Amino acid sequence: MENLIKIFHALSDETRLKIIKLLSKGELCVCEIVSALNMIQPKVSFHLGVLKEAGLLKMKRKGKWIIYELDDSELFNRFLIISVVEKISDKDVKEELERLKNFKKVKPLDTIRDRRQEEINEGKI
Amino acid sequence: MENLIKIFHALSDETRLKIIKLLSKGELCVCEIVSALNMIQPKVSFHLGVLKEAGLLKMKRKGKWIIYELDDSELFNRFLIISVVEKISDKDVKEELERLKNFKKVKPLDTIRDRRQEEINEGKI
DNA sequence: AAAAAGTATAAAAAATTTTTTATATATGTT
DNA sequence: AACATATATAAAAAATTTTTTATACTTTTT
Repeated sequence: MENLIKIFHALSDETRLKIIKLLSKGELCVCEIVSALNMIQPKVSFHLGVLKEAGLLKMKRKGKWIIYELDDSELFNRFLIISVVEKISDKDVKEELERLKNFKKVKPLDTIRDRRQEEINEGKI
Repeated sequence: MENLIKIFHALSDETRLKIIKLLSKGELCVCEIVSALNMIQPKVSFHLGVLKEAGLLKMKRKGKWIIYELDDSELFNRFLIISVVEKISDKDVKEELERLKNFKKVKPLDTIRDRRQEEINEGKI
């Protein structure tokens, strides 16, 4: 019951729903989410933490980045994630997607990232 | 999106989940819910209001009582209600069910209620 | 080895939600 | 008509959550 409340609570916030919608298009590092949402980093980290605690996200380290992605391994959470993604239109995150697109262009992680280290670190944390 | 948040928020509270679980066994008037939860009436009314606003409950007047029941006419809400009811065990509302049972025995609405008026008022409010 | 970049976390401040207390309203009872 | 019962609602108080600000920790870059 406590867990159920935690999940619903995690989903009862606009910022967090937007994060889920953004992550439905693929994994993102914190700085990309920060940029997309146009919010300060500790605020985004806070919301990522809430979603993580609810079991809706998982994270991994890649070099100096920490990458978040949706965790739909639990059937119920999976259903909720699918519902959220379906119910939130791209229009609702139009600006976020634009900022994200631009950020990825201006600052593509791939070009900066040391690919060898990446493989080594993959799966850690 | 706002609506979605409202629904999840309504579900992110122990008292409200208990109310849903109780109502899954059948409609109840406010005083019965108050008794089952062992809470003061304005508090219960507040939570009923939150659930109502989210579209998870409907109400009708019967004489001097106001009866609440689950509203599963919306498919998504229906799924959520079913999930909640399934995920919350009877154990989680053991005491509530006992108090409710006793209240219904001590104070059965049926014996007090004017059945003719009841029919007339049905559906109003 | 310093400096920089990315992220988490703690503490304080701000905002929101919940709870309580008091009161109003509607219906039924005497 | 006065009183009692059932419920809603407004206002104040209390509690919780979110946001901000400051700082610490990792990893990478120079």
